Amino acid sequence: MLETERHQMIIDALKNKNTVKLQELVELTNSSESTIRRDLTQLEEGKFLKRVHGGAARLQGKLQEPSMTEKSSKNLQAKRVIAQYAAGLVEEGDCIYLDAGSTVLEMIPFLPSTIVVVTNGLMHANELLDKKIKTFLIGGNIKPTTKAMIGRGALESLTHYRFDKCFMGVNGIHPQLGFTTPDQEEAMIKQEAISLSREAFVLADETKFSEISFAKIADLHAATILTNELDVETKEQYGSKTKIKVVTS
Amino acid sequence: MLETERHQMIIDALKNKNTVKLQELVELTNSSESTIRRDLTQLEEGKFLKRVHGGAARLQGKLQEPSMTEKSSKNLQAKRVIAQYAAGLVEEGDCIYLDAGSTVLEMIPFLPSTIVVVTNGLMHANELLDKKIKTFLIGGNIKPTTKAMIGRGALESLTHYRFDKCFMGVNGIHPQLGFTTPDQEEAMIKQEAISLSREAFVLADETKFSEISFAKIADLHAATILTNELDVETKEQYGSKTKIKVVTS
DNA sequence: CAAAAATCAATCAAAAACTTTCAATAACAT
DNA sequence: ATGTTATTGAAAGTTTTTGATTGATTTTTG
Repeated sequence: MLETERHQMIIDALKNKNTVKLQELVELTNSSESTIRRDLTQLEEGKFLKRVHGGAARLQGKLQEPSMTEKSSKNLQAKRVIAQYAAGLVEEGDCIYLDAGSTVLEMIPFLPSTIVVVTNGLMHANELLDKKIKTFLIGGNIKPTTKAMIGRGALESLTHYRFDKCFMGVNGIHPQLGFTTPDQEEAMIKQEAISLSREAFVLADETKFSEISFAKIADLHAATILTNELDVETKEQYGSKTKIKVVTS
Repeated sequence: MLETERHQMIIDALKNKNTVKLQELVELTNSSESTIRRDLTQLEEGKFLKRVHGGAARLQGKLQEPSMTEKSSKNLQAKRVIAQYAAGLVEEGDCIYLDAGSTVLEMIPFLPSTIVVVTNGLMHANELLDKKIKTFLIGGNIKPTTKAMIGRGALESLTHYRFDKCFMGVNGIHPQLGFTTPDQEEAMIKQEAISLSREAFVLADETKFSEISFAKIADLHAATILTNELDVETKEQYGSKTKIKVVTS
């Protein structure tokens, strides 16, 4: 989504200030008003800022970390659709686990606020607090790239909880090899979360199907897969035992 | 909601004062009375301030505990001085505990990067990661006002670690009653952190002396106090056993 | 308590900012 | 090269914001 050098300049201009005037951006980037307006419209769609009369304002929940933003720009629309559906599965009073990951992050705006959430994502915790949701963060070592809690401490913290439902992303879904992810430690956490939940949901856009990553999380029957599109031949590879819900917008 | 530069200026004007006159804002922002009135109406709807006859007043929703942002605006200079000195006490290779709190937060820019840090502050963890410092966050319930981890989980997470040094803020320092803070749960965490550390340091500007808050953390001899200024008669109330280091900038 | 002063809400025309549209230029693939 | 697409800047008309004016309301003063 941060396609041009201008986009980056605009984001940077908001790093230190809460608001920036359109005219300032025109001078800063040496482009016309029209161009800046178009940029602002795009950046607003990508949730990088909010347009206001006279310029742009920084979003309150600042999810503008470089590692995460790259991910969240891809298939963003699909992720939103899946995330919104997943959030709809959560009922008031539920106690749920949210795994760190960009798709799950998109669920948060749509969650009801009378729930209890346990998460291992630092950014997720921040977003949840902004929504005034009662939030627990499991302890442990912080993985810098994704700001997820991992390690022995995280695993042990988890065991103190039980969940009605858990939601997570994965990197690979394969008929025989099940759910996989690149990080061994994250895999262990996801595995534990599933086993502590009455119901488990995997949020996955169509690019994850038939992929295989390094560390196995669980077999396919352990969770219900929520996806946006799935062509027929891919779907046939998965037996009828596998629970797949195709979400249409 | 903070959409324009003016809105920001109005909020800032209330940062240091309790009330601000409409006429002051007119001069400060070079806009008309009408405009300021409209701004105040909007900002009141957004719960940023309260309109009063003649201007606007800061709203004091929270009884005892000022929010992190409010806190960090007061005595900022003194805090920086203390924080920078405290950070200088940390040696490369150390394993330290940083308690949630605005003064401790100011230490982070000055810390060496070859250390290991355990903290219960969500914001602190984020800052530490930006400095590429190896960071552990203890688990538990998140207190929305300060974004600090508290509760049973936090206390238990802590016990898995041992520290060379720990650093924390307090709300009250009293010759007989020791260190105190308004939140019982936070007090327990601070207490535990001290007992797990070879050396403990309390960062406190002069306003904390002879104050008493609700929950006791520890006796004065449990930690070394780092402060900026201390008049002689106050100092005499504390016995020679109490370790106080007065930091000069 | 009543008059005076100050502050406020409502209204309206001017100014500023916005959206839409379109032609010109730049980047791209054929 | 040639046609196609995407990006840009300018000009049109529309909407929002602004500041001055009005009279109503509140606070202060005598």
